[in-house]
Amino acid sequence: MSTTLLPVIQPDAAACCTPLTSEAMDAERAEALARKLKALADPTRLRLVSIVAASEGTEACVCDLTEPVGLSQPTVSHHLKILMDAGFLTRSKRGTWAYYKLVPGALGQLSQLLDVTASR
Amino acid sequence: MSTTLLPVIQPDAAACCTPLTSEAMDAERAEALARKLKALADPTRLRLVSIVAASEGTEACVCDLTEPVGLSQPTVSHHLKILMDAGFLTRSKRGTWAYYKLVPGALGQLSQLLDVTASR
DNA sequence: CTCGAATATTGACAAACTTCGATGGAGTGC
DNA sequence: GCACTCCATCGAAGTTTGTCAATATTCGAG
Repeated sequence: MSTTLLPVIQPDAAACCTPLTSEAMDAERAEALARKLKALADPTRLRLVSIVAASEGTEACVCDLTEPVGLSQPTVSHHLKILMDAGFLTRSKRGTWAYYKLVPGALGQLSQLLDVTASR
Repeated sequence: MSTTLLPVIQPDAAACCTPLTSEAMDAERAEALARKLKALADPTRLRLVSIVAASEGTEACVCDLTEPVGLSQPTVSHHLKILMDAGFLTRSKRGTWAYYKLVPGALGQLSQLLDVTASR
């Protein structure tokens, strides 16, 4: 992994404020965190995650998810893929059915990242 | 405020899985949470919040923010407005300069909401 | 009052996103 | 094999988003 060095900010822009001592979050980390947040930043996907989380074993099949959110099956499938790619859900097929399960620490980790950002 | 009642889901969709006992998160709450997440779900806005958080007094003026993110001034101003509308930042003008300050509990509250969702 | 500097707003455009209908693939049961 | 069910993928339409150049606004200096 190559470390991206951000150029130190020259204090030539007048002395209107206190200069930043260091870059708070580099572009790489911001990009990664934004990807995860973007996956959750949709009402439908939030409800999908929530329903899965509330289901027995934090697991639910697509047939249980299509109706509550009131969208077409391809759309729900699309959202589930986004949540899977972002690392919030995993899929396991059993027979004809596809079960989506919550990844144990995924939400908690994201929550922690936000707190770390807050406390800096 | 009118409370939106969600129709109870009829269990007529075959018995392929365990039925959901209750709706995990109603559409209204999902919408509100998604709005906040969407405001943060952008690398530029994450860096802006992060820089403000790392600044003295968790406060910074626009002239300090434009250069680090490498975008035009109008674009930065636009992002700051989004973060303000979402409740993460507040603006106070002092002279010609505009200072953006972190709203104390905003990030922590969002972080907690995610954890609540996770533990349900 | 006029000039210059710091921000906000507007208008425009390309890219990305959400959604659907149609289609395809895999598994089950007759 | 054939039909049927569940789900994923494809292609397309409409909307939203991120970005900039140009312009407007507000404030301090002279």
